[in-house]
Amino acid sequence: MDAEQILKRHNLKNTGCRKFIIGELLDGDCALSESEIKKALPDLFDRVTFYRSLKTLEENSIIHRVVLHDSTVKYALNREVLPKGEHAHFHCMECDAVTCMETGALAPVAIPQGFSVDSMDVLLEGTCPGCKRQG
Amino acid sequence: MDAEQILKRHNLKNTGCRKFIIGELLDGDCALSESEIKKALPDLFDRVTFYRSLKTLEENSIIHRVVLHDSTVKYALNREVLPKGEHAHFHCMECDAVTCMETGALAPVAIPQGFSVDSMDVLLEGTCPGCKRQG
DNA sequence: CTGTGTGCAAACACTTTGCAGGTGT
DNA sequence: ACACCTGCAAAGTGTTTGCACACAG
Repeated sequence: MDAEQILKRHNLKNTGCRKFIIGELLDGDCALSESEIKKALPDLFDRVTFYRSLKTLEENSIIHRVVLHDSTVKYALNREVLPKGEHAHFHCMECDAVTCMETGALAPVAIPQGFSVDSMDVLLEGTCPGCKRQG
Repeated sequence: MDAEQILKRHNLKNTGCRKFIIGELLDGDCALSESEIKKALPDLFDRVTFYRSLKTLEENSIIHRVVLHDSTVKYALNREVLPKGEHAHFHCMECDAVTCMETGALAPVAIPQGFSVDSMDVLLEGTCPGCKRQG
């Protein structure tokens, strides 16, 4: 599945900026920030276009936002449709990479009575395998 | 335990802005944003002083940041010292209130091999008891 | 008295909005 | 051809920095 196919499947126009964003996310196979996505081609598209494209892709459930503890935002492809609350993010504090984890085994939190929970997000922080090996 | 005692215990000067922030958080018993804290007395302290005070309180582990999905930041008192990863936040989508939950029963996520996890944050979204009652 | 907290001005980063012109279908 | 995407300019919001003065200890 490449960028053009993904866009076509969602009835979105196949424009340069969108293709580029999806392409970078497909390559990187982890969540990237706006500046990380642009790193490859810093001046190809302006920031405004980027933001609007990211918004469109998010609204069409092609990507999703990941907000880290320092408030920075990264974007990741929705590889497949996951049920709500079955999705965790791992943030490596060494290399800053963010990876999506399918956590089917994620046990439910003990919710105090009276609260009804619609979604649950889990953010893990630590060291990823690559960084552990190096040091 | 009131604001002055808390500050004294951390060897911090007992200044107006700090006392005010801690006081509001003690009253509110849930996480508040900078603007929510200031709501009571909008013009008493300027924003810069607020940010610096919040930073100081955070550095001294008197409060902690909660980052929501829309990237807004709220602050909550550290009621007691909790072990890492045993702390969840509940964000009510009706009234926007954020409450801290002690979740001793929080089961560990199934972590893929090779990742070492230092901390785990859980953000729940849904409806709080108060809003559920109102319909 | 001394160090640090405060207020103001200004800078900075991130994101959104409006509009004119260009592009995909 | 038409809708919609893009680029630019500008504004809005949240946060940080520098500096002079005020205040807590």
